[in-house]
Amino acid sequence: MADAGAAKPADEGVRGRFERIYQALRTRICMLDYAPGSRLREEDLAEEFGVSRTPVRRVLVKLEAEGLLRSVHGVGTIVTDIDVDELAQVYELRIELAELVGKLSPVTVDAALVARFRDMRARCDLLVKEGDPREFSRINMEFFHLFTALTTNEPLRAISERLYYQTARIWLKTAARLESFDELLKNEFVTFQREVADITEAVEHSDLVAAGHVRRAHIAMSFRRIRRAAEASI
Amino acid sequence: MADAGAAKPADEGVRGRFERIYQALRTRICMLDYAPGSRLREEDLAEEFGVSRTPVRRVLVKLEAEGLLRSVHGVGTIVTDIDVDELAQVYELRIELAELVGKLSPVTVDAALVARFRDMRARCDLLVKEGDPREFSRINMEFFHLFTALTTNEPLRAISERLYYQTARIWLKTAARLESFDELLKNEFVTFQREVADITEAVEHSDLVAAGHVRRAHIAMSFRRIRRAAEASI
DNA sequence: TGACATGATGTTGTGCACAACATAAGAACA
DNA sequence: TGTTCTTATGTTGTGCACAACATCATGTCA
Repeated sequence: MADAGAAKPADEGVRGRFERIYQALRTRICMLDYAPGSRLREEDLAEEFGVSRTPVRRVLVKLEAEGLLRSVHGVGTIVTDIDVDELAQVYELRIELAELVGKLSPVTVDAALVARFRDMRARCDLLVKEGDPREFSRINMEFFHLFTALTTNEPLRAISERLYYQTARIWLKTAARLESFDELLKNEFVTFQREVADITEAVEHSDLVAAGHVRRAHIAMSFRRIRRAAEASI
Repeated sequence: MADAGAAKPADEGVRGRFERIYQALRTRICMLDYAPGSRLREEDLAEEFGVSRTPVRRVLVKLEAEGLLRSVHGVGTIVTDIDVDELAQVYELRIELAELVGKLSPVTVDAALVARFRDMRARCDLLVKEGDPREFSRINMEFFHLFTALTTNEPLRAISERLYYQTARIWLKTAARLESFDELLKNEFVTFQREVADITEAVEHSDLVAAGHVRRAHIAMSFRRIRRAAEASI
């Protein structure tokens, strides 16, 4: 799932190919493999994924609609830059939607789901001991998907996903500027660890409303920390 | 704005052309000019709008992403059918978002905004006296845009708009099956009139939270009526 | 008569060549 | 030397021809 490469299974439908290219590019943008402001050449991407420009453009159009790219005629396809202030509204909304995940059409918790959360918690513990920012982003992304699985409301999940990927880059970008502050990073990891632990416990008790509240609080706190860090580095 | 035709201004940017075709098709779908299940031919659309298939396809891709169309290789581009049960989750979410419109980044109410709401209320009064379902849908759509203008949270507005257009057709479709029930239609008009009046009053008092609550309640009630009407016609 | 294979027809998906456009470098001129 | 026009280069947007695919009609055989 985390494969951002261009591995090309011999048989895949038109739909499958689209998803493969789309997710690969989205991951690269959100992991800052493509730096904000950098230019993407359609032809390069077409060559890499073994197709022509046409299907690549479909993917780029979608990524542009989601605010991750910006195509300008005669110039190029530019990775959008991200700004803490512009993302304030997105965070504001994400905070509210997190709470809704626990309220609207919650899933019935079964043993398998609990197991997935416990596994995630274990990986967080490992992350605190020895983890880098990139690994953190990857796990954070995975945990997001796990959390949204708590609701069966498909539109809510789709929208939450879209908003998440709009904000996913900002943490990594902020962290990159503070890379020397090891203590600060450790603090981020521990905070995330606590979030995962709390939500796991809530899921164990089938209290999805509580899970939503915890998530809500942590998104809000995370944004405050990012905003403070951004201000401090100026 | 309500022009669903293919009027072609001599000068318009690439962006402008895209928006023109997109809004035209979206309006036609939501006004049931294109019946659910009917097939659209890319070449016909291309000819009508005076372009080739390529830019038309961009529009179709977006409409497909929003759930209004479904392109199937070798078959055609089909207008999605709508089902009350499938839309339950969308309504569930719309109800919550309506309340958020009054809470997140509310605009500062000025005289011009109040005037727009009063004008809308006047048109609703007219609608009750002599209006058909189609006219109702059009005004309802316009009022939606006016309501979402109460927040400056752009992501919230974009998402609300998307969800609105996913559900916009269901009222007209339900009404079409009950067209003989004039009294029922009148009731729908009067209910909507009351909603617009209440929200207008709330805006006059700059109480956007209240406006959100009224809107929330009316969306919920509207869905209940639609669901009941759908069940009754079986 | 029924079932199945086979071809005809129509549609969306793809690849490619070219147009439209923006940018930067360089030349011509004051 | 500074400025402005021109040109060269590179990119995305468009149009068109063809491939891939699904469906329906037709014919063939048991």
